[in-house]
Amino acid sequence: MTKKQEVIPSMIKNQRLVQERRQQIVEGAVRLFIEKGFHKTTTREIARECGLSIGTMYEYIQSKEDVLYLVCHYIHSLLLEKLHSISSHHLTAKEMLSSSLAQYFQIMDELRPYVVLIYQETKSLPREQMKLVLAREEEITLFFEKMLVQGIEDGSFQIPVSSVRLTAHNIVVLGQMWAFRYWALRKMYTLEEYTEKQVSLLMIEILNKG
Amino acid sequence: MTKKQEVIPSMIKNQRLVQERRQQIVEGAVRLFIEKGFHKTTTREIARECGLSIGTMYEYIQSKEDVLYLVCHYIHSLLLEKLHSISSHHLTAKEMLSSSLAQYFQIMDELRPYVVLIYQETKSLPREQMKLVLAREEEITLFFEKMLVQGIEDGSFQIPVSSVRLTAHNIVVLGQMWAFRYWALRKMYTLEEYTEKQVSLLMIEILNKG
DNA sequence: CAAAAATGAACGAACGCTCGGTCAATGGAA
DNA sequence: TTCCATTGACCGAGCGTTCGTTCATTTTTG
Repeated sequence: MTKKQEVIPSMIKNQRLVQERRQQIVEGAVRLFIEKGFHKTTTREIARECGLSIGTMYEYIQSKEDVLYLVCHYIHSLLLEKLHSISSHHLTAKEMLSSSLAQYFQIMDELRPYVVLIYQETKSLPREQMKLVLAREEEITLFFEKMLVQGIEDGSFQIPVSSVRLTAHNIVVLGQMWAFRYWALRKMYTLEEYTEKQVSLLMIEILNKG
Repeated sequence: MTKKQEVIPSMIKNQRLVQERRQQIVEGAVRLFIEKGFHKTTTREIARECGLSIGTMYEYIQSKEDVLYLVCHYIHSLLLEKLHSISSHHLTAKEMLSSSLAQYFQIMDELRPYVVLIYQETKSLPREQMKLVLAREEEITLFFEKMLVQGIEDGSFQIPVSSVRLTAHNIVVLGQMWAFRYWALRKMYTLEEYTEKQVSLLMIEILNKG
């Protein structure tokens, strides 16, 4: 698993403490960012929320944007962790995929505010940190890509290889869509209805040639 | 067409002037917002960019957020205008739909930075103005919904009525995806390749039952 | 000239970040 | 054991700056 948060230097020597306090900072910050967005949250508020003084907080980061990076990293960790713990000891590749999709949609529902946050605030990161975050976003696509390739290799799926990556992107986006278009979709479907319809559409896409 | 921008009061009496100057403001602001985002753009920069003094600009708006609302409104106008001018004097409903989809994807490509801007900054609007913007976003979905319903009524499409709205959302999102995941998709496909693949997938979704 | 529009200096609040300093814990010398 | 020098985490008042916004004044218009 990726662990690039050491990119950010700290004034504090004790590494265990750095880990601990940064966790505090992230957990406080993520609440505030979800509630009022990155730019409308002040450093003082973050410090208060995570129980540190403003001075202490700055011993563990270099800038406010570092906090945003830590938050994005944290969200992707949550997401990738949940994704990789998707249970997949089913029989057929087809069953495995459709079950994975349903579980993925469930995760998107649980992490709805986090997904929206990533979508809206990644662009506020400095170039270099933004690249790191987008790279982790690609890991999600890769997860489904691998699953599709496996199904193609054992003959279960019929998608042409040239469409695998796009199909993976489609899966990822249709899941995230439940988060970032929730304001409209909630009026029409429950998560279960949404999942059922989208999964069956995706299965057609995957089984019916591409 | 919707024309709710009169929601924002102005100090200036001459309505023609209000229209004109607000157009100036929007065109300057949209450039800056795309380049550096709403929060990192200052009111002074907007005023300079659109050729007004800061004082004059404030005669035509009440707050910086008003500018964001005007910008969102402007982008949706552009978008809806282009959408409704999609040529549709084809023969079959099927041909009409696939051609419309291709033209829609083309529009998403042209307006790529605008689409991303709307996605990322709508949340910075005050509640009331946000609702107005989201309502206009739904108009886009409605456009495709109507087209689908028409195809169902004349027997060309087989989607169940309960899936029409979702399919419309899927169309809209797969188009917007070309904008907000361009950083990844550009590495794999040209617009033409992307269009061809997504349109054929959507046509399967629409013709093959749902 | 009266009314409307344009101006930009000025304002006060709030921002991100710093830095001189406190203090409990540690450990070597006496 | 006592003493004191050293360390490193913690603190928050305050710095310099910048922000969105206002309004007394000037300029333009009809």
